[in-house]
Amino acid sequence: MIYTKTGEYAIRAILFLARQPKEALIMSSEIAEKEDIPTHYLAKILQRMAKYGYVDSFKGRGGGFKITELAKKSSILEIVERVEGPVINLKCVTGLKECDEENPCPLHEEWAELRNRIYNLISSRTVQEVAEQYTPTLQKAK
Amino acid sequence: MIYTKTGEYAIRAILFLARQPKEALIMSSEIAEKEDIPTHYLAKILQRMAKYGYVDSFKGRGGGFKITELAKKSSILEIVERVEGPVINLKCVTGLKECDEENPCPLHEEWAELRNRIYNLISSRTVQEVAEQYTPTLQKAK
DNA sequence: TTTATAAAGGATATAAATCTCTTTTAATAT
DNA sequence: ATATTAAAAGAGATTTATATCCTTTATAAA
Repeated sequence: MIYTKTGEYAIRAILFLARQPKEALIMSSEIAEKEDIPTHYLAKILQRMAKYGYVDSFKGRGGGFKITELAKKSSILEIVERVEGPVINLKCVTGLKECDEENPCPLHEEWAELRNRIYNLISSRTVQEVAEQYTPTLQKAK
Repeated sequence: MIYTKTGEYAIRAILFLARQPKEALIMSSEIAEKEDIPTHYLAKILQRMAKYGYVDSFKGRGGGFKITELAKKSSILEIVERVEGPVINLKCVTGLKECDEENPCPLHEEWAELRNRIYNLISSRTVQEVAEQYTPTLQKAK
């Protein structure tokens, strides 16, 4: 995985919520169980995502979380970066500090291309698109 | 960067040593200074790399480190994995636990391809090859 | 007014990164 | 020979960040 567990959990949770029926409220404990994420840690992540406007939270009996329109039209990259900070920095795979566009190390060009493709992969589709494309696959699985 | 600082420092140090004149002994403090790595931390990493046979160490006055033949013909990936454990795990960018070859998530195929290319990039060339190709670039820079 | 839920804030655990101090070793100067 | 010096080796203390857990409070519904 290219991001930390925090980012991974955030994405798992948001994609889970994106697959639920519209307007349904889901308890954090349910997400934790179904997606196999530590309960209390997930609660914190959801709390933060609520602040960022990616989920709406409802307290009290019958409460829970649902995904917002903002999150649906955000990319995976956007959400992960919001939750955990920059994903993959710009440094080259050799890590050489002298290495840049001016004085590229032997791996620089190809790495730059791959990095761009990774960025593109996780930023060119919305959460909703990913969730919608994935749902049929999951249904076949059962 | 796709690995931790430990792995990055290890590669920077080994590539630095690979660019030195044959048989020259370099002090860890010199590597630390030139490559901008915390002195004592680097010392530890070099210590471990000596155990793995990637560098030869010489104690006492006039001592220092030099790269071994083993390291010269190893890939960046091999050295990093030895020093810090597996690089990039197999999990998909969505992190979904249901996602696999059987039930690929929408990003699965492309991610698998990119992951393979990254592996290839850092495993198909030896440290010596990388160092040799880079030396002329660095000389032009001065 | 009881109960189920999220919010909030800490407390603890774990791991990575960094620094400190002592010991061992080898070369050099006396 | 012996003392001094310069280096790595090794043990471990500290710091920082991440991950995890726990306890209390606020809120809404029954």
